[in-house]
Amino acid sequence: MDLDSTFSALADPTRRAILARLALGEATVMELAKPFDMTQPSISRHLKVLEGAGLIVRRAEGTKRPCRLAPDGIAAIDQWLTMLRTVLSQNYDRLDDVLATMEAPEAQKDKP
Amino acid sequence: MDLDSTFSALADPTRRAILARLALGEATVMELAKPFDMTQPSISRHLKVLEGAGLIVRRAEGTKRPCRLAPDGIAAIDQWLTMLRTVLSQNYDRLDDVLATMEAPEAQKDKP
DNA sequence: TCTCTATATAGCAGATAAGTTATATAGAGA
DNA sequence: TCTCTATATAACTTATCTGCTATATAGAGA
Repeated sequence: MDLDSTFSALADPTRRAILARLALGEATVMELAKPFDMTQPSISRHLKVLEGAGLIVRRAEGTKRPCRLAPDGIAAIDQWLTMLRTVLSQNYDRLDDVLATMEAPEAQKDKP
Repeated sequence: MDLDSTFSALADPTRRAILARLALGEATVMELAKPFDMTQPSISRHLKVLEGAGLIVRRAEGTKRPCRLAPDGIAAIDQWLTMLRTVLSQNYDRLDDVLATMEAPEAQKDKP
């Protein structure tokens, strides 16, 4: 539910790749570490970050710690984005007003 | 298009608040700075980050620099999330298999 | 031109992040 | 029990972030 840590966790390409990998199914730490050309402790910490952000969950299976995605984390971001998207689309309704206000001719990129 | 900077930009509560504020319509730097109990230079830098992430655009109007949201930035995140969500939902289809694999009794939270 | 307002930039301090190596823990199996 | 494998933790380095203050720039208006 903490958007700070959630977005922050997603800001790292390695962590996004880990999530993408986990989207294909459960994986252990070693399995996750393999494709990343990075030491195991580094991956372990990335996983800790992802877990802290509520994006993955871990279980214990003997000496292994398989990880999988936690759908709730995705839902949290989704919710915030939906909020922003909603207000944005409401804005589109008054886009004409906005454009009317934009009379300054310079520094305009997308004026048709 | 750079997910690193986009997610990173969203990881800060002040910046998310700025975006929420901008969702209501254009605002100048001073207008944005006002509610945040933060100095103007700090806000300026936050805006620079948001602009760099492609989340806002700015124009010049005299001495003012009104900002507004850049829908494309939102779209980029949306796209990535949709990808993840899609694979996730595909995963749900084989949820039974996954649950069958999860035989270790400890550290299970969500087993019904 | 002088001055005021709006914004940007520079430079600094403290906090946080990401990677590394070395080491600890803990379960499996001989 | 001894050892191997899987993972976690600690300590350290380097880089980046965030806030601040002080200062520069640039347009508006008298």
